[in-house]
Amino acid sequence: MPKRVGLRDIAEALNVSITTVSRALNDKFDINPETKKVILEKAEELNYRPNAFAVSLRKNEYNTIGVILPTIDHYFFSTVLKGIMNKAHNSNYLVLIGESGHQTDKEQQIMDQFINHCVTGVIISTTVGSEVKDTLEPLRRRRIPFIQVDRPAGDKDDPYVRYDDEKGAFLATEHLIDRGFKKIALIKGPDICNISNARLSGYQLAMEKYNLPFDPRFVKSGNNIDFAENGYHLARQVLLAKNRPDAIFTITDELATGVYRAAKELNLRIPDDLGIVGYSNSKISTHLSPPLTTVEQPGEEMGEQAFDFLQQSIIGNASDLSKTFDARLIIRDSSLKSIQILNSIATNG
Amino acid sequence: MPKRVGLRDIAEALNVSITTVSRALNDKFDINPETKKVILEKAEELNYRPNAFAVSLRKNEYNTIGVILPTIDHYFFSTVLKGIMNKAHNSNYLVLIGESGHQTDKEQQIMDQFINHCVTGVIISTTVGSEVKDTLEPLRRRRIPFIQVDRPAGDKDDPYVRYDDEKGAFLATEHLIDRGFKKIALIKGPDICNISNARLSGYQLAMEKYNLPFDPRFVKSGNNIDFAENGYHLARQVLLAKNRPDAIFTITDELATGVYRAAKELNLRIPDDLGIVGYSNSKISTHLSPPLTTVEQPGEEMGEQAFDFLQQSIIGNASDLSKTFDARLIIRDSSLKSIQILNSIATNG
DNA sequence: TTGAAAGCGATACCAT
DNA sequence: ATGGTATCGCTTTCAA
Repeated sequence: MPKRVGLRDIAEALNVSITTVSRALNDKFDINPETKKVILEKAEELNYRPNAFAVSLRKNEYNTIGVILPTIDHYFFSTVLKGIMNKAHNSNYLVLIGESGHQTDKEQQIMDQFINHCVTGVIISTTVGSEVKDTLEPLRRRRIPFIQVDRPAGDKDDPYVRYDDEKGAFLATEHLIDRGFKKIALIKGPDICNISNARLSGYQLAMEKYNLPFDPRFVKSGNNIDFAENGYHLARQVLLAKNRPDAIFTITDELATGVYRAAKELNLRIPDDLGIVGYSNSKISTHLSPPLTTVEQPGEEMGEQAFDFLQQSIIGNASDLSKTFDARLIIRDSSLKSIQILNSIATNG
Repeated sequence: MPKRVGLRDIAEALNVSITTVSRALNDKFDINPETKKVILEKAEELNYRPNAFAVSLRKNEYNTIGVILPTIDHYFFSTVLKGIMNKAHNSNYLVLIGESGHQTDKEQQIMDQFINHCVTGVIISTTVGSEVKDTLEPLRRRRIPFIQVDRPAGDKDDPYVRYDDEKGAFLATEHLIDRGFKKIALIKGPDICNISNARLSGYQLAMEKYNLPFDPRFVKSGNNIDFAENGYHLARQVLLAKNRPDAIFTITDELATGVYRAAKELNLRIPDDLGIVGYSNSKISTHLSPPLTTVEQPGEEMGEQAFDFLQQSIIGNASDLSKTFDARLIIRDSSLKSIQILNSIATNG
């Protein structure tokens, strides 16, 4: 491996001091334009690049941020990362990325590495059920700014960027009710999952508001909310029971995908026999047949916002650095019972 | 911002030398177990973390790799990144990530930053039509190891990890022919796209092998191969023409998705009226109705392999560090014309 | 078993 | 306008 070209190499080649070279390259004022020109040329010729490690060490400025996500091959999260990078690169920050794989110990291990690497700040979407205290504590102790994304799990006043999950679920459920569905089932995740619970809560609120009974048998919980397979099995459970629902709201588009399969097998037409609403507006949702009504999750925007907040926090702005993105429903055909049916319901019921 | 705890802080607190502290923390042999114990306790108490910048600078060991991808919110690439991270973290490398957004200048700018940050190696999927020479040249000049992923565009002997695109397309086309389709159209990308061309080539090879005529009117090119919209329009073009194809092979699953929509609009049943095969085995492919036959692209494996090669290259192993993953077709319903129809073809034709 | 001092590659202060 | 020197936090000889 050839040694990296350093300031000294340039200095020796031109018989000037290292200091002078540094001055030239850093555009200082107290340098002879002539000397400067020669130095710049030499630097170019030798293809000099400043060693960022040395610079950072000396200036005590480590312009790197760390990003920790539960999983990266997931549309929403990759989208968040994209948003973060958009902004970070513009502000001349480098981005270190780590994947916790939903494991708390790995999350903490990555955090350790990031801290060793003197990250200026961290953006993290904590793992479900993680001992957040242990994960975030090292950051707090060192006053390293951090922003949580999507799964605020720390103290109430830790900054976060999230989405109004509850409202999204409320809108989804309300929409189904609005379109004439009355027996609405919910397919959700495990009870320890914040997000799942928030969406459950939104569902309940809507049911209450419109005086529809909350039937626990209509609420099914799966372990992994990212597997269509789970949605399929849970949908079968609820659809094969005596009193079957006329609509299903799933807390992810993946789960909804499984519901489509179950519906098809059971010869239920969507949306006439079974209305479906998903959550996330992932790419799949547009491609299902019929297209899936779903709740929008603006990952890229959230990532950008997270970085903006982080930067605020870095420069010491202590104002409120949390934001909850408003919910928005994207209505497609999976929930639009045809007019005829709606009318017949109206006249008969 | 509170100052970071350093070796000196520990040394001063215990009245020992910095050297001794360093020895204790680095598990050296020449240290009194007693002293060591006390030092470790103190380090723990003060929550000491080594400054990786100082360590790296001193040891001239910068265990960081850089990854540059055209776009991150794309299932295949996020999957590649996942594979890279799996391996990298196990080997105690940090991963810097950059997104070129298909822009050559941005690609080069990220590369510059990575070089400044003394990355030990780079894994890059170059941008379509990028001036690869300019992008990779700075790496070459500094003998920084790199591995190209998916779009080998440099010199013939630059290491890469790719997929046998041509064979994948060949298998896809052959499969369609095998299932009784005869007039097979191709929906591809722009002519400057290597990947698109490789797939075109595989398509042509299969057509030739089975003595089917190559009809240029059956080959449609779109600008963006990641938009279903494009697939939709191109499919309409080819399906509304006088002599319409009985099958369409698209070089991405996204394009295929658009074909589904067009087929539905034109009341063509899949696969009986129109066979479809996609490419990538993205999540969408399982969820389409009927499920899409597609060519597998093992992103995660490729990412892992890329990292392994990079590490080989880093430790100076000069053996062949390129690999082409073999093609594998995943057969689903979109290409399986029903037996009855096949038989009628057999008896009549 | 411990400590003093040099040095990694850069910057910044103080001289000249 | 230029150069010498200390320094960032750590590792690594070399002496003691």
